[in-house]
Amino acid sequence: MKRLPDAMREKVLTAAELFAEFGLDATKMEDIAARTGVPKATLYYYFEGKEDILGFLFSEILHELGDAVTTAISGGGTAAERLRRVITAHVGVVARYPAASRALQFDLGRAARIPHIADRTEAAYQGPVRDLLEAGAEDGSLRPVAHPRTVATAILGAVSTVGVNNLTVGQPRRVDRVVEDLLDFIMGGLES
Amino acid sequence: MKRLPDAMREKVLTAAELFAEFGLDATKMEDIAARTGVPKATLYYYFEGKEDILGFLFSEILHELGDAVTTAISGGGTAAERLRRVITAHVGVVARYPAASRALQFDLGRAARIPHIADRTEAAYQGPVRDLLEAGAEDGSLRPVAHPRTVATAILGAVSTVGVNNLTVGQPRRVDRVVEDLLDFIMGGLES
Amino acid sequence: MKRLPDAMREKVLTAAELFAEFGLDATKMEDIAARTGVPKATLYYYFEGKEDILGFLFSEILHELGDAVTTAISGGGTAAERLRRVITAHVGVVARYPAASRALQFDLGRAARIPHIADRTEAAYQGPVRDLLEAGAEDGSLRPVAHPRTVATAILGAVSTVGVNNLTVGQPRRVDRVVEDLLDFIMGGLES
Amino acid sequence: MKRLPDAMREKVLTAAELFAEFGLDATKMEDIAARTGVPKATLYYYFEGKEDILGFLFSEILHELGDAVTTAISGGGTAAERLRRVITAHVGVVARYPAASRALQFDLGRAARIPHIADRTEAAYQGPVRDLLEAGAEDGSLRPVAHPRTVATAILGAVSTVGVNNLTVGQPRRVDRVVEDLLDFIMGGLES
DNA sequence: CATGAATGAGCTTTCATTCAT
DNA sequence: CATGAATGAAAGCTCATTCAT
Repeated sequence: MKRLPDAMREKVLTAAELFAEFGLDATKMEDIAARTGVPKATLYYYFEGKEDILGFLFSEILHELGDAVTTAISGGGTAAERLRRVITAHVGVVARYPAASRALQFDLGRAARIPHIADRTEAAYQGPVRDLLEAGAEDGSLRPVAHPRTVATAILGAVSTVGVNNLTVGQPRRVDRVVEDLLDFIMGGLES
Repeated sequence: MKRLPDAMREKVLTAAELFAEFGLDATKMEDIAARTGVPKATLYYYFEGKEDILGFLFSEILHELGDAVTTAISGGGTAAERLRRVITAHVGVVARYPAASRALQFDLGRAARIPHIADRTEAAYQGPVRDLLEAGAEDGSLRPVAHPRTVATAILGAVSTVGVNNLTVGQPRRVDRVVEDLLDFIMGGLES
Repeated sequence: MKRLPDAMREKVLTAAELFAEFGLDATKMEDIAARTGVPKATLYYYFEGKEDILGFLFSEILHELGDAVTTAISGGGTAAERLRRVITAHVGVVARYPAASRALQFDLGRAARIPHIADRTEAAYQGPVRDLLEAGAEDGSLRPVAHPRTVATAILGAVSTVGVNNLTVGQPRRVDRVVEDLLDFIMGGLES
Repeated sequence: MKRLPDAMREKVLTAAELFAEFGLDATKMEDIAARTGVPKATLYYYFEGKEDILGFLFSEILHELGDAVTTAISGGGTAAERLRRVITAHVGVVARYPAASRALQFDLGRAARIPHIADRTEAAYQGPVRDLLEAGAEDGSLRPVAHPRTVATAILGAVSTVGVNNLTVGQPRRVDRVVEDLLDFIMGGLES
């Protein structure tokens, strides 16, 4: 893949809506060309093919997520405070990149099969959250959990699902309300 | 779709592994015929096409889930107790139908677009859970939440994601352990 | 490749003219479909692709050649007499299958690269002729040659080139005249 | 075609191996650029396209052949002696330009369709040989043949086929041995 | 009822070629 | 002069789907 000129990058990002609405397979190269305004052959000049374009999109959003998570964690405070910021940041990324987020959710299975993407999810999200859970057990700000990895997965599932369903489809809800609901649920649990 | 002979039903269920591994689009009718041992033309005799077969599979698993949820709820006890049973039952369904569950997760976007399937998810899962959350607020067994619908979505996301990741890929963990982790997280929350 | 119905076989044979005139690469599947009256997709149902169709054509003509050579050799007489009959038979095949012969000559390089075809040429022609040269040295009807393999190649080259150039392009000459010229040249040599 | 700088000429000659191995169509401009080290666009600056490059190669080798034939003929001696020298020279050209010779054989059909090339073959080889056959009949050094044109074609076919098969593929044989075999066959014939 | 045979309709991908710099 | 970047124009091939038997 040739180095992507900035103008091209912007245009291609535009394809996220297509993938979000139709999924990879139902999105034809023809459509991508039409939507982005980049001729089919030119897309092939810069990308290996459709899946490579989708991979690029996923890559971009995971990069954003990774940055947001890193920033959220590196700020000070207890593990609990940092976890709250991570969740808030995650929801923020979904809100800022609704199309790409929805595309990721749509082709979840595919995403998991692009090794490059699977690794990046782990590195950008699951790993840091798991570490945070362990840190919280130590600093006493979070209840210790039996399997931090599983709980990290649960958090990812809850936040992604809620984020995509509340912010990217139908009439989107206010981001702060969604964050509030999620923090309340995740931090406080349901039992009275 | 013609009334499906039992032998045929069993054979077709077998295709779940294909969908779980490759997704709908990458699974060719040819492959389904080869895997199930049912000739392509015969599949068309019983189903409308590929998507109809996938729909049948989703339908089956959602039927199971619906039954399990109904049973879990209709037994007595507080809303909290019933919610615990629902979550347990949900994980149980994933464990009993790993391939179909993974297929559902793989083609999440597609599933959401088959109206029939979306409705059934709502009826079989989201609706009942939301009701349970409200019942719990009333009987005092659960903390009241601002948006029961959102929280129901969060629960669905957490349980599905954890279920599929812990029970259907790689070396599966013990079901009871996974249930324990999820109940602890969902009911107790993370904050100490 | 499915077993080819006779009707299909006849139709496909028709494509030889296309290959003879344009060569493999300049002959589009579209053209073959148009010429033979067999839909593109049906051609793909029976053949692997263009090259497979060309291979089938080559295969057919080499089969003919093999039969003709075998018949020519198995009749009685001295090695010299049999060699004359082989050459006559070879020219006869070119005359009876002008298009396929020309196609073979056109895509000589390609033919040599289809292992299946290269083997068959050796078995059907070069081998038998080489044997004949050796037999002739023994029965005294032919002059002994230093390298029968090389001479067999020379004969193949001379007969094919003359055959194709005199019988399949422009105004074809009479077959018996061409045979006469070739026999005179090959058997008698040029030196006075 | 612009006047070709010498450096460029040398580099482009290098492409013969590509054509010899894959043929014109399977050889991409990209490959030629990679092999020769000349950027694609620069090739287009000097040549009309792929076929023009192949034509240049054929042209070069036919030029060599023409020179060799002319030299062989213009030396003194009987027609038979001169014919021997022509054949020897022809084999020599194949030995000196194995890649180009093989490329010519590979794309024989194509070569015949480039008028420029067909004409040159006639002028450089077939014509002179035909003349030689007639001269031999007159000076008594060669047996008179019914159709000198056909015999000239037979000689061309025999020498080219043997040359390419014995000198450019697999383990090449010694040139003098190949020449010897060919002269023995062509001049002496096979009949004892 | 079941199914082997046949095909219409596209879509991805490739490449030769152009042209602004 | 030389060339990196960009693209128009095909074409091979695949597959879901149909239907006669």
